[in-house]
Amino acid sequence: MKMNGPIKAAEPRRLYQQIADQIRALIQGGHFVSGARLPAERDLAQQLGVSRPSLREALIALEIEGSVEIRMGSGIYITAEPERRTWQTGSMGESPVELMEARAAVEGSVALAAAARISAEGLTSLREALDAMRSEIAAGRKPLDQDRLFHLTIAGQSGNSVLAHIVGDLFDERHSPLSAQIRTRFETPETWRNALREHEAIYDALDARDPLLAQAMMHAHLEESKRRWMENEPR
Amino acid sequence: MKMNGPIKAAEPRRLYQQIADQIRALIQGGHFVSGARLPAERDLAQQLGVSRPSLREALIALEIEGSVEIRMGSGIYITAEPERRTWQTGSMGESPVELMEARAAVEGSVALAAAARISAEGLTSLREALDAMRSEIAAGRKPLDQDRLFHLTIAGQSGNSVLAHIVGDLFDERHSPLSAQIRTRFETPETWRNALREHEAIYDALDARDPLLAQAMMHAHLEESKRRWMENEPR
DNA sequence: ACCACAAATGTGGTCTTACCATAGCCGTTA
DNA sequence: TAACGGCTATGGTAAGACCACATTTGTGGT
Repeated sequence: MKMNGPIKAAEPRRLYQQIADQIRALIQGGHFVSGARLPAERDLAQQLGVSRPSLREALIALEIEGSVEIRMGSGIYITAEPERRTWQTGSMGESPVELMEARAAVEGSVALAAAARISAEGLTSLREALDAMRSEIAAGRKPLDQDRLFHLTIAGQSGNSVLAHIVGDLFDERHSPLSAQIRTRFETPETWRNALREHEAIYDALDARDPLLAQAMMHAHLEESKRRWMENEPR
Repeated sequence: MKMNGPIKAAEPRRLYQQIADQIRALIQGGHFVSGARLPAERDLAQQLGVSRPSLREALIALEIEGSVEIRMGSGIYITAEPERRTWQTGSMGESPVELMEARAAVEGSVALAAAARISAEGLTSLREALDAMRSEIAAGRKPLDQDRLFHLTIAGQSGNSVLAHIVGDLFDERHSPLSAQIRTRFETPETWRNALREHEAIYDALDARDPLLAQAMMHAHLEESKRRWMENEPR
């Protein structure tokens, strides 16, 4: 295995950072697969043309970020798989059906948690979102923002910001190609009126602070959304 | 300025981690105020009773987490915002407790779905992950990859790739500072053995194709993980 | 007295060398 | 075949040296 030459000392970056960058590039370039063992420190330092303490400093950084695991007496092992960002690329290749089923699962849990702890302000905000949604429908417009606000408000009331972020991610522009398709399917005033009714049912369950009912209503709403989408899906 | 005595070498943690912990404690204890300059490396190493290279490794860690800024020829300075280093995770800068509660909610749903449709190959893969995890524990190693494989295999069996991606994201390196901290807490063989037992219970429920039991077991596992983490959290 | 420049000193950065602790491999023996 | 022990390889830590950069101090000129 032939390594690149010595690291240039003329660059302003700390040497350990440069070494870590180089090792990262080797990992991501497929030079080491997950679970593989790197050469011994002495060998790797020589191959990279640096001293062993400098290499060790770089390995500290890589260990902290989780790319490698260092085992005394054994060696340095690659722990990370490079590609975990497919989530963001919209290249999930999944169908809207899967997205909506995922939303049903996640937002069901969110509604359950929210019903147990929703504040008066939360209920007020939901009420307002519902009223605004009704106005938009009556005016012949698509209440996209109000729909979003309704769902994200519930997520915000779950008491778990990780879940709230997930709901937001599932809903928002990051999945634009997919969510755009979904939104296109809700073109008729009737489907929007149905969705509004389902929102009302969710609101009532939250108002009643009934977690299981809220979960069921949210789940039903998203399952209905899925069904509406499938009925409108072209062949 | 009188420092504590030498770092005990008998503890299993890496020396750099111990030194970093000690310096962190000094910072958090108000020994150094924001913007203050630490003693020179040579002096600080002597005061802490360690070698300078070991101290430098610790300073790398502290620099990466943002606690200190190292200026060549000048010194090491406490950064202006001490509380940046707590649980900064970028888009999900929430506490580990929230992350684990979110995982309980999501992975509970995932286990429920997986139990209804898991294939023979899926069960075989889970069996293998469990066996590999047991081997790692018996060998005194941290079965990080096997733990991950177990969870992601279940997610893959849910029949919903959106959910699978969510689980992967919640687990993986994108949340590296957070998940690295969480992983650090699972250092003892006993906690790993407990986790393995909980995995077995999940596997049994999946094998029995009992969705509600699988959900409950997964939920319990992640709640236990949370509890273990909270018990290990430093004060 | 003030300013500019040079020298001295202090600091972190990197390297070399040495020794210690742990892990793994291989050969031998029961 | 399995267990044990010895040897080798590996990472962990330390000491010392030298280099590059930054800061402080001293000196000379105006």
